[in-house]
Amino acid sequence: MTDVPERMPLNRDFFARPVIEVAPELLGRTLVRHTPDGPIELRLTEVEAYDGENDPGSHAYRGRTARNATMFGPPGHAYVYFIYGMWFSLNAVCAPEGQASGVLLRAGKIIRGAELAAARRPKARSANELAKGPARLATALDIDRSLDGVDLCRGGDAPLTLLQGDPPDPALVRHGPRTGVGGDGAHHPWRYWIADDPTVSPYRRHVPRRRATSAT
DNA sequence: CTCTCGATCCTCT
DNA sequence: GAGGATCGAGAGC
Repeated sequence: MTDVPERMPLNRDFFARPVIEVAPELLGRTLVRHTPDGPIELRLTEVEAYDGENDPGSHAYRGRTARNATMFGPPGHAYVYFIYGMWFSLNAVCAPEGQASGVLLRAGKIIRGAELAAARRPKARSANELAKGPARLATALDIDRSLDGVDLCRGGDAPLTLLQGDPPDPALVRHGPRTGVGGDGAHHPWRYWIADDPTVSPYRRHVPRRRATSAT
């Protein structure tokens, strides 16, 4: 039977709400990735909210561009971007169409297809590190820009789907400042994670890059 | 066209 | 805890 509630995809209405409401409720959900070699599944343990054009930390802060166009589209779709010249990160688009907000899926526990994930992450020292961090998660699940815009609500054999999964006890949900976000966006406590979970990535403060001419 | 710097990871200390 | 890797988006001229 595939009608078990936890195996049902999340509805589009779930995503069509303010991102700050959606983000903590994504914890414990199951992300399913269908690769040519087989399925990989992950239980989300850490996410971050990015509140569109009002949020200095968001890619949408300076308006719509070719790169971030998916964020302005309908909710419940994947926004995948390339960063630091090496890695990809996966977001779930939220809020009604036209509002460019999203939730960065930062980390999770691989619950199926661990061999496939480990093959893609040969440098991971333990199972907990397979998807401990946004770029690690994307690497482990074979996610790249070809998946930008895919529907996360379709289910079935779709390349990427978010199922209802197994949300944690609300008392175990923690929140704090976002990782690697500086400037005016730094103080928002929009990073959410499951308390004491070994697959949650370590917090790192934003480090401004040194300027060529500044000396002290 | 040129320049800056980023929603990070890995290695070594 | 610090620094290098690596390339594309976006802004400025």
